[in-house]
Amino acid sequence: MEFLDVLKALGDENRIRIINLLRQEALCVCELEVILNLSQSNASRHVTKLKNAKLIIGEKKAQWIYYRLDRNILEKFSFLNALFHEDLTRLQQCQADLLQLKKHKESGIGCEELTENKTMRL
Amino acid sequence: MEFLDVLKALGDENRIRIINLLRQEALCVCELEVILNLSQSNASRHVTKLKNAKLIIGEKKAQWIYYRLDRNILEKFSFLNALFHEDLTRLQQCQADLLQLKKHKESGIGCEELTENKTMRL
DNA sequence: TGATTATATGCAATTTTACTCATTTACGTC
DNA sequence: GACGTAAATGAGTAAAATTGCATATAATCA
Repeated sequence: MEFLDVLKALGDENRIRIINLLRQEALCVCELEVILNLSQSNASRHVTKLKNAKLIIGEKKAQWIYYRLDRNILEKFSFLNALFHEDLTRLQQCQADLLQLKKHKESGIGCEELTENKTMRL
Repeated sequence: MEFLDVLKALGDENRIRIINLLRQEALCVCELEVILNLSQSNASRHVTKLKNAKLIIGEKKAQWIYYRLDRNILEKFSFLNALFHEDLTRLQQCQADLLQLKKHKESGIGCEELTENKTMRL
C-alpha cells in the first residue's frame, strides 16, 4: 500500500521536522542540514524517503533542489491536512524549528543569498 | 514526543488493519488473531504497541480483554479523526478485513459466543 | 484440583531502518 | 579545465522492529 509508505515516512522525528519546515517554505537539503543539524547524507536520505512516499517534490534551480510539500498527496489522504496544519503546529520541537528557520533566513547566510552576495560583490 | 509514538505505531500494516477493525467494534486478541490470520504472540504484541501509544484501551471481561479505540487520543490529535473515519475506509485491505470481521461474527464461532453456546448446552 | 483458554512476555533469529564516511555526479564560478 | 558547492548513493555498522517458539500468568470450566 502506498498509504503505508506515507505513514512509515512520517514515523521518524527528523522527517517530521523536515515536513514541518517545508510546510512553511521550500528549502534545499543544505538548508535543512544546517537548521536541523543533520549530516549531509542523513538529510539527503530523509528527503529521499519523503520524496519516495510522494509527500514532497523537488524543483531544481541552478545547483540547488528546492523541496516543498506535494499538494497532490494532501488531496489524496485527508488526514495529512489536519496533521500538517493543526497537529504539527502544536509541537514544541516544530515551533522551535520554525524559529531556527526564521533565524537562518534572516542571517543571510542561506545558500542562495551567499551566492547572490558573491555575485553582487563582483 | 508521544506524538511520534503514535505515528510509529501507525506505520505498520498489521496495526493499521487492527485499528481498522477496532474502529468498527471492540475485539479481543483471539478474534484479531483469527480475522487477520496472525500468530497469537504477534497479534498480542501489535495490540500492546497500539496500547502503549494510547491509541487503544482494553477492558477486561471474564478471560477476555476487549480492545477498542481510545477516544481521548482522537481529541488530542485531530489528524486521527480523518485518518480513521475517511482514509482507512477507502483502503481495499481494510474493506476486505471488515467483510472478514462480519463473516467471523456471523459464523458464531467467536470466542464469547462459543462459550455462551457451551453454557447454553448445559 | 486439574484442564482449558486468553493474553502477555523472555529469548533468539531475521529483517528493516538510521546513520556515518567516502565517493560520485551535477552544476556553477573563476 | 580546475575548483567549489549541492545532492545522491554505495558500503559498512549499529540500533530498532518484527516475528516465532516456548513459557508464564490469569481466568474459567469441569
